[in-house]
Parts: sequence; C-alpha cells; structure tokens
Amino acid sequence: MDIISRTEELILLAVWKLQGNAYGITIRQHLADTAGLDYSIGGIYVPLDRLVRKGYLIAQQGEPTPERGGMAKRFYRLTKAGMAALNEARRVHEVMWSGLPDISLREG
Amino acid sequence: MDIISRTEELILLAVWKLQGNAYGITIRQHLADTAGLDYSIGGIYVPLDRLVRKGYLIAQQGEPTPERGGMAKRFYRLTKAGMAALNEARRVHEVMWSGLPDISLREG
DNA sequence: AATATTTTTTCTATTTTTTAGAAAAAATAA
DNA sequence: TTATTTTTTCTAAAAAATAGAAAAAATATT
Repeated sequence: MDIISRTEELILLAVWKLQGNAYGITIRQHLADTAGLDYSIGGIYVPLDRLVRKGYLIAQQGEPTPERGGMAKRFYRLTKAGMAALNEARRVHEVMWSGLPDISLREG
Repeated sequence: MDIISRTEELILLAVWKLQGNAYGITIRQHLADTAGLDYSIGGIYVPLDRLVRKGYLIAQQGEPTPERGGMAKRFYRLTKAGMAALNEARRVHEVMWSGLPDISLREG
C-alpha cells in the first residue's frame, strides 16, 4: 500500500471535522486553531486541488451568502477513497508507534 | 511550530525501534515488515542524510563484522531534537484525530 | 591469485509536494 | 463610484520523495 503525505492527511481531517463548512479559509483556520500550524494560502489550495484530482475529496460551489464580499466558496466533502486513505495513514501511525523500547538519546 | 514530514517521522521511529542496529538496510526492512511500506533505496538514504543535517539523528561508522561483504555500515541514533520532533508530530496527530464527528461520505 | 558474489552506501536525475504570496474575482459598505 | 472585505486562482521557487545504477568493501569460489 501507499500512504498520503502529512499535509494531505491534515487537510482531509480538517474537512472531516468541519463537516458542511469546509472551504479554503476555514480549513486553514482549523489547522491554525487546532494544531497550531500556520499554512500559507497556497499551502492549503494547492493540496486541496490535488486531493480532488485524486478522488479523496469532492468540491461543490457555494451559494452567495448575506455576508460581505468574497468569491463563491468551494465546499469540500470527504469521499470513501478519502476516508480509506485516512484509515491507512492511521494504521501506519499505530503500528509504527507501538512497541517502542526505552532508549537513551544522543547529544544535546 | 513546524512539523516533520511523514517519511521523516517513520524513519525516526524505525531508528528508535531498532536501537543499536539502525542502518539503511534494517531501517528499510523495518518499514516494509512493520508498516508494509516499500521504499526505494534512495527513499531511505536521502532523508537519512537530511535528518542528520537537521540534527535529529547522529551517524556513527560501524566496525567490520564477520559477515560477508558490504561497505561499512552507518549506524544512526536519535537525538533529543529528534525525539522532540517526534513528540510534536504525535501531538499534532492526536489533536487532529480527536473530536471527529460522524459523517456521511460522498461518491463511491 | 584472480574472479565472482554479497552487502551496503553513495550519488544524482526526475517527479512530486510544499511554500509563498500577489493578483483576480465577487460581493457589500461608504 | 470607490473602498473594503472575503475568497479563490495562479504561478514561481524551494524542498522532499522516488528510483535505481554505480561504487565500495568485504568474503567465497575456482
């Protein structure tokens, strides 16, 4: 099997968490608020496009809202393939983080 | 804060797990055996060099062994900075994977 | 002694992903 | 009208991942 990158995993998880309200800005905000990770604008939109191309997300154009300004939002939802990729990433994390021995660290 | 890539995380974990026996070949083997991930040769050595450069690992040349053949092994050990990077990766994983709502998936 | 075989690393080119942020688009407010 | 706000699009540059041939260093075989 293959595994998604960390950025891809975090963006998929943000989409999952945000449910019906996942779009570029809220995803970026969620990553900053929840994990303390500050992504640039491109750092969100570039992988989002790729995740759609790969079939892990689907995008849907939003309706105009009563709020001021802004291009139409693109809302994202997780697909089954996206969920499968997340499950695989978690599986790898779990096997690799289990059974670790006590160690002494070098330098520092 | 910043976060290491997934490949970097997995290689650091392999070094941790292998204790005194972590070198290119055994690290690659551990990733295949434990996680089912098949890395090419360069897929291990390129990040190993980078992790040393960044101070997350230290390398030490091995003594000749009674086994047949081979360039001198380069053994790796985790540093305090390497362990800190792993802890940060785990923290991000944990906060991002917690509190996820039930969702319905699209397409597929 | 010479050659073959094995184990391991080094090297490097290519592709993919990440990073960064200016510019464009689309809406309301002044 | 013009300014302001919110959001996406676009694209260039840097970093990381991927792939595997070649080199190095040892023992085994003839």
